[in-house]
Amino acid sequence: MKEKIYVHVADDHKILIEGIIAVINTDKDIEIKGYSLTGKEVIDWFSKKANNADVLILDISMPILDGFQVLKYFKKNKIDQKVIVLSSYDDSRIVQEVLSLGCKGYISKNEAGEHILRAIKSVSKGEQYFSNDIQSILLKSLSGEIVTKGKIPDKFRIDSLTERELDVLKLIMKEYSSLQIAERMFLSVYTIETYRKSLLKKLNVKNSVGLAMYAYKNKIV
Amino acid sequence: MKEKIYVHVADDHKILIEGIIAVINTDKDIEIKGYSLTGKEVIDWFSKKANNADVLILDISMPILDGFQVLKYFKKNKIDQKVIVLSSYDDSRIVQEVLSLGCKGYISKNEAGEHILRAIKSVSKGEQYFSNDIQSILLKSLSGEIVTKGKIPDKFRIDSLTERELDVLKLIMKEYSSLQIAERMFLSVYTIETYRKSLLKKLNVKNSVGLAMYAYKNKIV
DNA sequence: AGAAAACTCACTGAAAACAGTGAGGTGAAA
DNA sequence: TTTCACCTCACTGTTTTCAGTGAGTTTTCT
Repeated sequence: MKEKIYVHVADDHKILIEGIIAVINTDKDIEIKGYSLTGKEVIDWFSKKANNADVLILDISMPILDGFQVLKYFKKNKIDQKVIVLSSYDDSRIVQEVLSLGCKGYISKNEAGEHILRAIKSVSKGEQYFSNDIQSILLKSLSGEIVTKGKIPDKFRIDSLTERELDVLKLIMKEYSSLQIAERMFLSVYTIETYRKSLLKKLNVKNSVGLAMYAYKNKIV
Repeated sequence: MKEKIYVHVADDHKILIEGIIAVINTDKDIEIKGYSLTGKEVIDWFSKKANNADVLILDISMPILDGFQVLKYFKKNKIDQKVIVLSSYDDSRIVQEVLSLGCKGYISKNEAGEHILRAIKSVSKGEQYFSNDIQSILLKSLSGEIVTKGKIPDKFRIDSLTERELDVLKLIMKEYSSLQIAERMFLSVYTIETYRKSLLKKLNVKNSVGLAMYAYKNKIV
């Protein structure tokens, strides 16, 4: 027989917490162990080794200590906590950031509550879970990296952009200027400008707004 | 015997909507009539005179049209709709703004769900309702300066984009230069540049790539 | 009627983007 | 081994964007 899965919820909006609790209560296998309104509370809660939850549902934007800092704390103190991040930001940069910090699932607040249940069950079994929106964002950006490594590219290959062009495009999306990109990539500004021109040409757009639209549509970001 | 109170909920986070529905379902006197994910949907919904809700629960920050604009629409078109604003920002300026736009209740998302039930009942009877936090903020602000509880994120714009700014933004998205936009709108290039600057400032982005990202995320395109 | 917000235009100067051209070096594939 | 795509850098010149400041007009709200 299955054991119950115990969950802790952290979000600065009580109403949202109540909503999640309501959703979770519809499932007999999952039970709420507690909740926190700030990142600090979360850390306090998980520092006491006693009766911790299996899964932590964590909002990114919280007062006092935000979700990032909570994850960093876990990592630093080698606390192996299964975490599902709940965020209103469907930004692949954020997804990748929390992933690198050891988070095992990511759900957008825009999605329905049932995703939470599925996510909790997957993550508690040691699997990962990402809602559909997030998955497609991740896949596309991953395929970019596969291309980067020179493996099995063709069908995943985004048009005919080269590795370096993609690198530059990603930094352009971060609102960096050519100079800033050059510094970051340890290249000459001339080189960056060359890539810019080549991007404009290959993607057949007029300016960086066009680049941004393309990148966004193709979830390169 | 009491009649049922019908409620419409508008928020861009589905999970939060589900939470509110769950809370409301615990009360036999109140019933959900529908929900919206953007301000535009709200206006569409309330423009059809058929079966409207008694009370609208309205989130301030929504894509496409935010809560302010919805309230302005009601005011302009003399739609006498009872509205409870649901906001994460406990800023007296915002409270006063929505009050002046005819909103009858204000609840912070930081507060528990029971406040919603009380608010709905009060407002449906024609009374006003403000949660404790908000009341104290209002009182203090009457006796002095601006009160901000917690951080007021600069990402949140009291000054939503004006019509002209939106027009310009849309043309920027078509990869037009300022000169081309000026010709198209029969305005001076200087004017367009002014709007560009104001867009950058209001949206807190560095360059037109940032504008493009914003426009795309908010489906302005 | 008066205040506030929105709309419009102007000028300057600096920074950045865009356009065109050329060219040396590398590594992989034909 | 030669070709070819990719990566890198350079220079010139033009166009566009961004930043700061100011100011007149119209519309809207109080």
